[in-house]
Amino acid sequence: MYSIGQVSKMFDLPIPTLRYYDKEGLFRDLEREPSGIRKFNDQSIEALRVIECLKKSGMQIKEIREFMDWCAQGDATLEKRKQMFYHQRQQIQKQMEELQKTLDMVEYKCWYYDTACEEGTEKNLRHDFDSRMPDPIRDCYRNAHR
Amino acid sequence: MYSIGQVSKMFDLPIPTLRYYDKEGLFRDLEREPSGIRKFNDQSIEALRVIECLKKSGMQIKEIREFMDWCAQGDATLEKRKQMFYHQRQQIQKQMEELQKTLDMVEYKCWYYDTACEEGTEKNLRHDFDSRMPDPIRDCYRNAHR
DNA sequence: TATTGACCTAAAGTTAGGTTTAGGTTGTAC
DNA sequence: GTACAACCTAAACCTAACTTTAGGTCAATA
Repeated sequence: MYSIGQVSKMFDLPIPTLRYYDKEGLFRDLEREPSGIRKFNDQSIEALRVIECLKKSGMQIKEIREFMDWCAQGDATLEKRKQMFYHQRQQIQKQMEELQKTLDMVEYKCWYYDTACEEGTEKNLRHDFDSRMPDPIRDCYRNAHR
Repeated sequence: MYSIGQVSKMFDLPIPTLRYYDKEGLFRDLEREPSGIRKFNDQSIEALRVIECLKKSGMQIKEIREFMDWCAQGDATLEKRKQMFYHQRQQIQKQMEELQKTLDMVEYKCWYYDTACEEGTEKNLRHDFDSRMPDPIRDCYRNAHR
């Protein structure tokens, strides 16, 4: 059993954020002491791990609540939950591809400014193409523009 | 020269968004017709490409404006701009590592629900460890928890 | 000449995900 | 018995990045 302060330190999340998650219905099983103080158990901790994971994968709070509702409904929703994680996996893979394209573009800009700094001016450089551009950078640049 | 409507279609961005970017000072060189209508040239188009790239890499509008200011100041700011792209490259690499950890966690959950769906119940599974868990998945799970 | 479509502005509204504030309770330490 | 830390609530506030609204200009077309 953990207090909200302990959980806050464990996950490096502000206490009001944990209370906000609770208010949004993200902890289905959270118990309280008679005085009203929250008691986080191992299930709540696992829930929080999943919450952080789903948030990082781009899900909204209300979607995460829906998932938590499914969990509370037991084995009948197993297939739904599986499909959700398959879908999230695909979403993350898409994000990684997008991020790779962005990185390609940034690599190109690093090359551009490397060259410009060496020359002391960008007057002799173009933003779209330069014959001195190394092949991999050129490919990246094309790639980043779809 | 392109009208705001043409640029909107080229980049698949709503017209009000382009006007908003303009108001925020992201197009330093944007010309206008005497009647006040915006004329986007090739420089504005390249600026928009950079804006999209920097946004995707996690930069805020006001930071992008600052970069655009540097561009307008000419060769004196080349080194600054180079450093900025180096920094953005590092940021993106960090994001990709984070995303990989998230993907690892999601892979683990996919395995978890695959197994649970096969058995028809999650009663015999734990959220933290299962002896049937394949090694790579177990490594991923550990990894995703730092 | 009237209508249409593409543009313009300023200002108000929206959304998600928190964060802050103000005021109150509880349980232990001196 | 009082001071303190750690908890509680409801409600107001905040921020970024748009989006919507309301009202207006302008040039070409029917």
